[in-house]
Amino acid sequence: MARSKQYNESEVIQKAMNLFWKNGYEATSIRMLEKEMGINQFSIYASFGSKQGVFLESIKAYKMELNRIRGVLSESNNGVAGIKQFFYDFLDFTKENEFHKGCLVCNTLSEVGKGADEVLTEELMKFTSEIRGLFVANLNQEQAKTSETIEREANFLMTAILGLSLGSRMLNQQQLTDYIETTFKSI
Amino acid sequence: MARSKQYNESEVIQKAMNLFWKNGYEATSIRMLEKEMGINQFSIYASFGSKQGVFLESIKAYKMELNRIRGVLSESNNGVAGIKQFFYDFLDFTKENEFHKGCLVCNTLSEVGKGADEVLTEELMKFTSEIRGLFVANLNQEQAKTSETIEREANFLMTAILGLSLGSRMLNQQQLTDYIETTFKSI
DNA sequence: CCTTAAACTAAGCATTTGCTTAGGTAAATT
DNA sequence: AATTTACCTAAGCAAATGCTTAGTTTAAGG
Repeated sequence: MARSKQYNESEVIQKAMNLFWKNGYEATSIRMLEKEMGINQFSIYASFGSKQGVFLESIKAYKMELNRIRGVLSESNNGVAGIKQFFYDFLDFTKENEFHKGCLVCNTLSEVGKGADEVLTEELMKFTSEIRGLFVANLNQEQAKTSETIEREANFLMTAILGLSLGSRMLNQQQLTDYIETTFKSI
Repeated sequence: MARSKQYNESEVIQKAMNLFWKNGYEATSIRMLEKEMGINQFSIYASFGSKQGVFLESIKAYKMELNRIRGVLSESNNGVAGIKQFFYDFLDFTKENEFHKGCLVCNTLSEVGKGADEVLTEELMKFTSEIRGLFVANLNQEQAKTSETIEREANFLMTAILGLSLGSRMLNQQQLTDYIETTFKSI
């Protein structure tokens, strides 16, 4: 009986996500989102409630995007080699014309730290443990490894991905390659 | 011929540094600095020129603080073992009553990213290459390593410290220990 | 003790922040 | 085509940001 939305919510979230990814949460203002998403503030608030609402949806969109490389890992059955491939895929995933912008989730975890909203932190931590789960699955494909070794190495790999995300934003390709190669010498 | 300062500049910078360390650069406002440093905005601007001026001095103070554990590394002559000890010292260094606040330099590198002021980025990057230099020195104490290996492992360790800093802010003690232990299995 | 110059206080500046609201507009049903 | 109901525009809100400036206080040197 009334007018319908002139925009597609998942399309505008895609654009919001890219802006958050490039600039970080705090540094991305509603005015910037307005321009990038191509819709008015009123529409943003009508659809997503708040800036944080836009961000939470952006995180969901980010996960979907990441499924591209997450899927490759979860369908692989070559143990550690599959994880190593994921590291390279991840590095490629964070690249945008020659520069890296890191992982949106890692960047946000670093930015908001401890003092963050609980809902947001929950969402971000869930993400990291999902990744950890994939590592465990692949480590289990290696016959020689005990369950203690697998737990330890999963903790190692999870932290290593954080380092790769942060490092990708400031180091050169050689340094990043050295990092991945040496990382996989140890497990 | 005139009044002298009622405050000690290095004392107030110490307090500013702690505030930046806990909250990050952007999230620390001049009003917060006023309270923590115990002096008026006027005095802050008279002494340090700008918020960034306060921050640059805070970074210098941070380096001095870090010299405590940096000195231990640079005076060690036990190669990789000394670097591993530095990782544990570093972890302890970032701890504040049970919680970790990461490395001020790593946190800032993550926060400001590419779009940062050139002077600031310069200062931060100088810091990371100094640390890398210490790693190279200790790696050179290991007879068996070629210079190519040393370069590669230095790149690895520098990125690993970034991961440790970020990880320290969100992971538990077991996870962090697993990370350090596995890191040093590979070199 | 008096002068002087710098340190200090506090009010205020323009700009930006996240968010709201009044009023005009347009699409879907009747 | 008329009506209705939600959408969209744009102006505006209070609060917070980094920084400045007029006006007062105070300690050092003559």
